[in-house]
Formats: sequence, structure tokens, C-alpha cells
Amino acid sequence: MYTTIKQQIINWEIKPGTKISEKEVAEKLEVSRTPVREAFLQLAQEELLEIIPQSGTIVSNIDLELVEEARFVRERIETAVAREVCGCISEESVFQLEMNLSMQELCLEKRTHQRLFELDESFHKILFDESNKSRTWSMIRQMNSHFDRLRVLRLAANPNWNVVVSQHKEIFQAIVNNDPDQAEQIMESHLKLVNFEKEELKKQYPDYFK
Amino acid sequence: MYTTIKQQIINWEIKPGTKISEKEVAEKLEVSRTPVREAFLQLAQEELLEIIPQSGTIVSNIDLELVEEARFVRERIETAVAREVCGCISEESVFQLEMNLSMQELCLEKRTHQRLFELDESFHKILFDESNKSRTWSMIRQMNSHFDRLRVLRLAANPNWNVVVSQHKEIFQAIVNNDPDQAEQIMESHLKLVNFEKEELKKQYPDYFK
DNA sequence: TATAACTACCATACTAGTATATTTATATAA
DNA sequence: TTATATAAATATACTAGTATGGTAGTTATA
Repeated sequence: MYTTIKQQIINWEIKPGTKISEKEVAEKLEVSRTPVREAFLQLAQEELLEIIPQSGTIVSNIDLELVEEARFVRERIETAVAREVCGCISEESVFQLEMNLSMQELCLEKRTHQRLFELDESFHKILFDESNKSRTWSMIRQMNSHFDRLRVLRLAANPNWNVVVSQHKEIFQAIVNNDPDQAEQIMESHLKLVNFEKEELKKQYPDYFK
Repeated sequence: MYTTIKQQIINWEIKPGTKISEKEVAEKLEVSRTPVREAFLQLAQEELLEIIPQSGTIVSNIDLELVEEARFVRERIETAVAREVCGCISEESVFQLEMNLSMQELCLEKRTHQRLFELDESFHKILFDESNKSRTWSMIRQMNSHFDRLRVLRLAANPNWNVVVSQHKEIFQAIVNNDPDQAEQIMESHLKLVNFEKEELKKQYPDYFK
């Protein structure tokens, strides 16, 4: 239930400001109210839903301050992770990153953005796993859900995936070359990229923002 | 329910490895099973409980890798926060920090460790609030619950609160003096303090560790 | 006409019973 | 005595009904 509803919110099938109810969702997904309620609670913790006690539940508007907080956390953590894996990265992870990167190039050519989206995620996840920080990655994923919605908006607007993919390649190179300063620096600018377009999107869709 | 049960786990009223059940807790706290279940789910997400489907629920052993992950996140985030608030800190926050510090000194004299524990928390929280990162603080608090249990163990062992309090004072001074490098440096060593005693405690209470 | 009180409705919050799977104890056979 | 099959006990997972509180619409009154 949690995954299903979250996907629907992130993919804009349910838009910010929409009122939804346990009962309604339960009937649509053909389960009882409790599993839906449990999903609601988890999504509320993540601030994707706002539960107003005894009254109703609405899909949260995008909160740019929350987006910035999550971006900040990612920047501070991932620069350190990039630095940490330099030099001591396992062959297995190197192989996985290489595979990931070649698929990214393929998807870039074919313009299959949805798949590219997922490859982007798993590129970063490989680095977290390598440095034994899988829980930190889950935490970041949880904080990042408002930003994920923004990314889906941007998908249509044809973002500059070229830059993203080439940065991934540069980060990989810096890591295998055991150049922590370089790895950290590129990772930092990589994670500052998301700052672009935020304000522009807010102007374009003002109703969906807080 | 969530807060109650969490407190009991952190204060070692329910020990790691203990089997607990929704029904049992519900009866003891005189509510029905659902609110307890919801608390269980949240605590399981935080890894304080391990829910084994259709079988049972046990209080997790302390996982030193998780403790280290949380410590690492705190270090990377809080050094940046300390740097960020330098120079631009509001009078209100300065006042709150001063109040907090003088209370810390008082509690240090009187050896009221529990209260000191709370003052320590709120000292750091003030800095997060000042830099508009309240959600980041909640996130850290959530990741830190395994470490909180360790701290309670240490409370009895009479830890070196003198060092902790004087570091707080030094961090405060660096911030009001607008010395970001100094602030960051002390914050870093402050958050490395927790590394001490971890392995020792594990030897002392091997059954409670993973 | 505007405001206050009342009522019907609907949302979440909680309770309790049922379903399902796992564990444990027991009985039987090799 | 040991191994295996089976049944009872017990835990979570789910369903559905009830309680409680909040919202909006209507009516009555100033």
C-alpha cells in the first residue's frame, strides 16, 4: 500500500492539495482500511500527506524548504561518501558502476528518461553500499520525496541529462583514480545542479507549492 | 504509545532480545491493539524493534554499525551547521544558548545527569533551528536511537560530562566570535567523543549487542 | 440581513473479532 | 532413543464495526 500510494503521489497521479480518504483508497485498491491507514501514517511522517485529525487527509504541497534541507543533507553526506570510497573500492562495485554507466549512456541516446531516473538512483546507492551506509541512503531517499516529485515535473521539460551523466562518469573516474579531492568536488557540484529550475517550476505551477 | 514504548526501550526497562507482543503491551497500557501496532511499525522502521511476520516481535540488539552510521551523519551535518550559523546567529538564539549553557553548568555541579542529557540535546537542536533545519534534526534523532540506549548505559558509568560541557561552551564561543573554522573543528571532535567506550561497553554487556 | 445554534454527514481514531502463518509441544513409528 | 508427523497455541495481518470529533449546510433568531 505504502509503495503504491507513494508512487501515485510522486508520479502526479494524485496532485498536491487533493483530499483523499482511507475509505476511498481502500475501496479502490480493494483492501481494508487498516493497511491503507498504516501507509497514510508513514507517508504523513514523510510529509507527503497531511493528516488533519478527525477531519481529513490531503496530499501536501511541495515544500521548497524541505527540498533544500534534503539537498543539503545529500550534499554533506555524499561528498564525504565519495571521498571515503576513493582508493578502497571493491572490484565488484567498480564493475557494477561500469555497468550502470554504460546503461546510462544507452538510455541517454534512446531518451528513456524514466529508466535513466532509476539508474541515477542506483549509481548513488552503489556508493553508499560500498561504504557500509545503506541506512543512510534509505534515510536520504525518505527525505527526498518532495524533490522526487519535482524531478518528475522536470522530466517532461527535458532536463539536461547530458550533464548529469557526464558528471557521474567524472565521479567514477575520480574514485578509481584515487583522487578524493576531485571526487568530492564533482559530487558537490553534481548535487548543486538540482538548485536550478526550482524557482522556475514554482512560477509555472504555483498552486502545487506551499 | 510510540513515545511511551520508545522511552521504555531506551531506558532499558525493556532489554534487547526481549520478546514483546502487541496484545501484551496493549493490555498493560490499557488500549487496544491497533495503536500499539502503529507504534510497533514506527519503532521497527527505526530498527528498535524487529517484527518477524506472523511470528513475533523482539527488541533489537544494539547494532554498532548503525550507531556508527548515525554518528557519521551527525558529524558531517553538524559541522556544516556550526559553520553556517557563524556570524548570522540571531540574538534570540544566542540568548537561548547562553541560558542552556548556564543550566548545563548547574546540572554539572549537581550531577543531575538525566537533565544534562536533555540539555545536551536541546543545545544541538537550537543550532539546527537557527539554520532552518528542523527536519534534519528530527531525522538525526530518529537514526540516533540505538546510540541513545548506549548513552543511558554510560550514564551509570559516570561519563566525562566535564569535557562535553566545556566543548559546548567552546562551540558557542566560536560561533559568536564568527570563527567558522574553529566552530567546525570543535564540533567535529565533539561528535567523535562518542567513539570512546563503544567497544568497552560491548565487552561489558555482550548479550545486548548484535 | 447577519449571526448563532443545531443537525446531518463524514473523516479519522479506536476496538475487537477473524484469518493466516509460524512455532512449539506431543504422539507415534522406525 | 531419535526422527517425523501432527495438532495446539500464539503471534502478526487483516477486516469490519463503533466512537469521537470536525465540517458544512440549514434554520431560527436578533
